[in-house]
Amino acid sequence: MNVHLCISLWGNSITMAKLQKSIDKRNALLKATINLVNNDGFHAAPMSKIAKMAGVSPATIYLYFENKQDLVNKAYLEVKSAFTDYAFATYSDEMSVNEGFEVIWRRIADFKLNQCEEALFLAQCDNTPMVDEPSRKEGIKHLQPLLALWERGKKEGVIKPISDYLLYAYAINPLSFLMIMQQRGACAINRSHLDEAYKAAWDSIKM
Amino acid sequence: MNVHLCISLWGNSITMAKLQKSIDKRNALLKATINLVNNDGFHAAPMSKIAKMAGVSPATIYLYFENKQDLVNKAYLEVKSAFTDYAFATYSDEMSVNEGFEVIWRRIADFKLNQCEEALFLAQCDNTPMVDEPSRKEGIKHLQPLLALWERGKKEGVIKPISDYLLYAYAINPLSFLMIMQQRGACAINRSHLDEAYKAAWDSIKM
DNA sequence: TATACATAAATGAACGTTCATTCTTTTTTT
DNA sequence: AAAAAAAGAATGAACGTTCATTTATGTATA
Repeated sequence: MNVHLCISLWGNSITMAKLQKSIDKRNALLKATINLVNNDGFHAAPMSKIAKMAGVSPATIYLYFENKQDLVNKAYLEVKSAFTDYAFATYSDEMSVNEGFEVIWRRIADFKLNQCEEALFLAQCDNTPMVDEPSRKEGIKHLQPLLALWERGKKEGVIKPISDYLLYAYAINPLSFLMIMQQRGACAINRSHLDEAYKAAWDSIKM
Repeated sequence: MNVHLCISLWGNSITMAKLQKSIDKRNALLKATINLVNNDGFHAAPMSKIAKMAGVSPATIYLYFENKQDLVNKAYLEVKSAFTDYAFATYSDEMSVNEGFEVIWRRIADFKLNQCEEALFLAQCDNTPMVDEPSRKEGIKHLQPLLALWERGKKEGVIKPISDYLLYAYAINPLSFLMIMQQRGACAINRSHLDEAYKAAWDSIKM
């Protein structure tokens, strides 16, 4: 339970510095979790190690999170949210479907290939029972703008009338695979690769 | 160390039944590992639970595998091998690139969508630090026939001259995503979906 | 302003539990 | 009877979590 934090801090008039310190600590914990889970896996990322990496005592974690599962769930949701915020930042409803898709696709590629840590963590969460089902469902909601764009595309006859899962599998998800390969040093994605990849993505979903 | 098993069993002339029993036990352990890791994740799949599910004592695991890491590595390699054996079973070098790709693709789809347990386990292994790097590298080798087919396709000008990673990302890997979604009950892949998916796969790699 | 009081944040040590692994004994096989 | 395989109980280490205490911060009183 860390509700008391917010309430008391805002209820009374308190210095900004103090609030910042709490946020910093919370962020340090989330960052450490992501880092350790990425390198060692959930099973080899003990609370003691997370605490040490974040520069706090193990006990302090429980001031910010209920337990380890909650810590991982929250890390997942925050990163997922940051990811989609980034993905849709330059998109607007008024764009054509074609243009909108390219804008979103390139932002996603940008995120996956540059913010490796966060993207890798998401890939792990999406492919294992690491985060619980409610959190996973919550995370999916953030993709709404993309689904809406596809809906529009289908109505306009620009995008194949196939299931959203197929569209995602062929147009977006491949980026996850490329990111993982790049992260492992198996391949390096450059500008022209990306253009090829975008063409393949669009080819596979356009009418 | 489980070398003694093989040596003594073949050195002396021993009943087939006995050998079979050992193999059965080993397989039961691998199966249990896959099942538990799929449902609970590596971190919640203790040796005691694996032993119980396989119907043996915890100590017996160590007659067949060095330790937990070895058990998981071996499970990964056996499943990966079964997967690729299945994938390439009906393929022959004499087929055209076009035909060969469809044959392989459909076998992979078949495996991923029907042998869910095994496929899901592979997806977890491929996306987490669950198996060690040597085993992962070993596992990749099994994909050789597919890479050779692509090489041929590029030479003949039938397949886009882009990196193998891009080809895999767009033509094969999407099936993993669909499998996971189907497994989670998010969507059901039917025959016509599959045909769409194949078309998208081929569209994205063909010249 | 100085002092005492109150509250919240943070800690290191300790808890009970569970884990992977080993040891000793029993069972099975030859 | 000897040897191998399997079992169950035991073990130390490591885990997530909690506890008792200290430190830092804010408030009220004089």
